[in-house]
Amino acid sequence: MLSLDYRDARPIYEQVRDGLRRLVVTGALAQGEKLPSVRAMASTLAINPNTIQRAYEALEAEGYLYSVPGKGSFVSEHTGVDRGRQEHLLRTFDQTAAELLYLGVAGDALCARIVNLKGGAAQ
Amino acid sequence: MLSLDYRDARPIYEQVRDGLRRLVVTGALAQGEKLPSVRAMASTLAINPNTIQRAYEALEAEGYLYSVPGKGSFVSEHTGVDRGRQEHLLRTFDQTAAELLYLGVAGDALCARIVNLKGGAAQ
DNA sequence: AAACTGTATGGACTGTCTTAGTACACTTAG
DNA sequence: CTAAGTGTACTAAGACAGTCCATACAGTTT
Repeated sequence: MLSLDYRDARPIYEQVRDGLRRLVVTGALAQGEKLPSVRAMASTLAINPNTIQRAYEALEAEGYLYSVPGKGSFVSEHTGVDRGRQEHLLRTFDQTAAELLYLGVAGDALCARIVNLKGGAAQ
Repeated sequence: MLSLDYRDARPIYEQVRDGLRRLVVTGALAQGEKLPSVRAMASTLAINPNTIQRAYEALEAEGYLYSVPGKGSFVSEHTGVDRGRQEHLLRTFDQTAAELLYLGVAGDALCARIVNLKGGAAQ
């Protein structure tokens, strides 16, 4: 489900967090789907449950999942994602696009990329 | 020219690096223009010259400026920027756009943002 | 020679990451 | 009801990386 890279500069909990978020965004994890328990995923990845919980905690703060004590953790609906997350994404989008334009990448080429993403991620 | 925020989680040298890069990308710093010396900028911001040099060093690795011992640091031409930087930007662009699409932002709206950036940054 | 420039090195300090252990409250399965 | 599984909270500890500063070195300009 996920793979860790200990040579990566990013801490483990960030790799788990970003990896799970990616699975949600790409549709690999459906809305409402149950995630592995913190202990199960920790056992699979051979790390401490606290590290997994930290990743879940961060994703819950972003609104990508919700946890119910005693039941488990589940993927939220995309309407429940925190608005601050979207604003943050828009800022990085603008900055990234501005720099790419400065480097000579055509705006049309960037728009074409977005169209490709729509086609590829939609499932 | 730049302002630091000590409450920001980002380290100082990153704030300087990103701030200068932004000045270059927006055209506030013209190509070939001479930057303040590491000591001058350190004195202005009331920090250690090494911290400034670290920011300059990073920007030089990206290709946004070049330094000549004894003379100073200057803004490179945008053609000299490292290709790895552009590839990195494209990756973050795709990931950011994909997540925004998942959150319900229309692709047309993102393209419109790019057009606005082209008009605003060009000077 | 003096004053400027970028550069290199070493070290103190701080914070972060991760693990480990323990404990609690809740839900489900038997 | 009991037991197992779930999320959650807290502390302690160590290891590690990062950040920043002080200092010294090397080059260029005046």
